[in-house]
Amino acid sequence: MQPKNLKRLLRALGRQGLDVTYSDRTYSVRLANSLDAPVAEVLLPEDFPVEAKALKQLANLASVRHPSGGCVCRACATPDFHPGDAGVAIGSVVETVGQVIPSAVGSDINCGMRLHVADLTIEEFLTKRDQFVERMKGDYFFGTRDVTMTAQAMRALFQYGVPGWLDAMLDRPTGSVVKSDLQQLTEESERIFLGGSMNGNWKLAPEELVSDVGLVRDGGLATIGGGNHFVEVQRVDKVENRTLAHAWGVREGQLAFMIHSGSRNVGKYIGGMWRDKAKAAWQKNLKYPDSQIFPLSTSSHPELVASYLQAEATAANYGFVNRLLLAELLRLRLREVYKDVEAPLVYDLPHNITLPQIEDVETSYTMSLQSKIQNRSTERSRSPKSKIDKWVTRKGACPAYAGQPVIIPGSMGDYSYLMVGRGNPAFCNSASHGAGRLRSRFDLNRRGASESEAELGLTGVDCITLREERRIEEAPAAYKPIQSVIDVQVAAGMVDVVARLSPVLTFKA
DNA sequence: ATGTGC
Repeated sequence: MQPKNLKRLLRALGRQGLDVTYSDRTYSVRLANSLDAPVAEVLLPEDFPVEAKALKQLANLASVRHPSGGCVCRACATPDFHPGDAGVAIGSVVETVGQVIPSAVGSDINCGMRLHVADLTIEEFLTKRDQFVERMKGDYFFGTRDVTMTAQAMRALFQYGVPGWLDAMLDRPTGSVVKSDLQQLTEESERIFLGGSMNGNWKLAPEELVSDVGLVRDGGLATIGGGNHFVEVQRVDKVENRTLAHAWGVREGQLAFMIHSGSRNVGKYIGGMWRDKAKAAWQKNLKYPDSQIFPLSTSSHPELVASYLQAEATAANYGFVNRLLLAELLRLRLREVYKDVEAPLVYDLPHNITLPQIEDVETSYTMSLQSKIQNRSTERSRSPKSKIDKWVTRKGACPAYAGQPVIIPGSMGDYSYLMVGRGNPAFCNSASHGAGRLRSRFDLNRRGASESEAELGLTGVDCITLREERRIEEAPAAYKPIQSVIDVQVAAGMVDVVARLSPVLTFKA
């Protein structure tokens, strides 16, 4: 099925020097009259046409070229692709050489997913559901959470992410974390992508990167955030790959907790600041690109690129700890209400982040990817000649390297999936970060209120929120059915299913 | 994405 406006769109892209062909659910974008490989591939689920605006945004992104050198070597879009409001579509992945593009990550730096399982049946859970929900509402909505910490811990959090923050906490535990098993948290950091740390060769202090937003006035730590962010209680509904599920500690019938959140105001601050800085760094005598997407060049402005990557890392580190604390609060309340229930981490991974490009994809899901990147960073700092200057930037797309766990949520009325990456380089070793929006929030707000619960897909959905409009905006009818998005990615060799999870109740801020 | 805004 092709979109109605495809011809018009192709003409518009043709005027920009781009050819688009459509075959087997994939749109291939090429430079006109060129025999080069496509600059962008877009994979779409069956029966869902591409949005012209999103395709235009991807073509723009794939064409970003810093005049001082720098290019895009590959771009693609995952099947939850939809237009973004900063000129970059959600579901875009871009591989660059000689340049990094701050707005290709955007403001929601290290937005990502986290999954825990717990040895508790749904029946046991439901017996004390109300008591549990009241405690979580306190923590997530009414500010009863206690995440106070020393200035030293806060600094370590920004600079070194989970491991550095844990060291500071082991030194002097504060707040809710006092009741946590810090040793368990340390061991679990191996199940976080990159070990929960984007530490590089720090040249700037956190104060210079996050200003007083994070260091002094931050009140966002351990909060869910708005939009599509959530914390959901689920049930492991069906295991498809017994070997991997067993290795990852996942069994049918277990209760599960899925978290979707990011770096809150810290990412917003840093993302916005660097979108502006990249624009300000554009050569004064040159016209702005029509796309308004501004890259930073590693050859002409290496110090600016380094500062940006450090700033992004600072927000990313905050995002890792934010998800950890959201989970830790849940784990604490679970122990209080249900006694001695363990809820181990399955995996935590970002879907909005810039990473050095990894050539081979033999990465297991544990620390090997982290050590590869760190080894590269060490090489880089030791020998300027072997400088890595190839980057992959994902905005609303998961890394899906071979053997690595991937978490793909559906709407609050649909299944979510624990997957394993297969490392498909044609799709930049990536996978979708969700089902993808089908109807805008505006549309849902305007018309949704007049639609029935059944029409909105809300029948049987247990959504815990203080805002009725959020329940409508995020209703299952706002999203594509997850199955089609999963199927097309399995068929394309990007991921395989490990387990299917069904929703029990969803917290939405 | 953002204690939002058509």
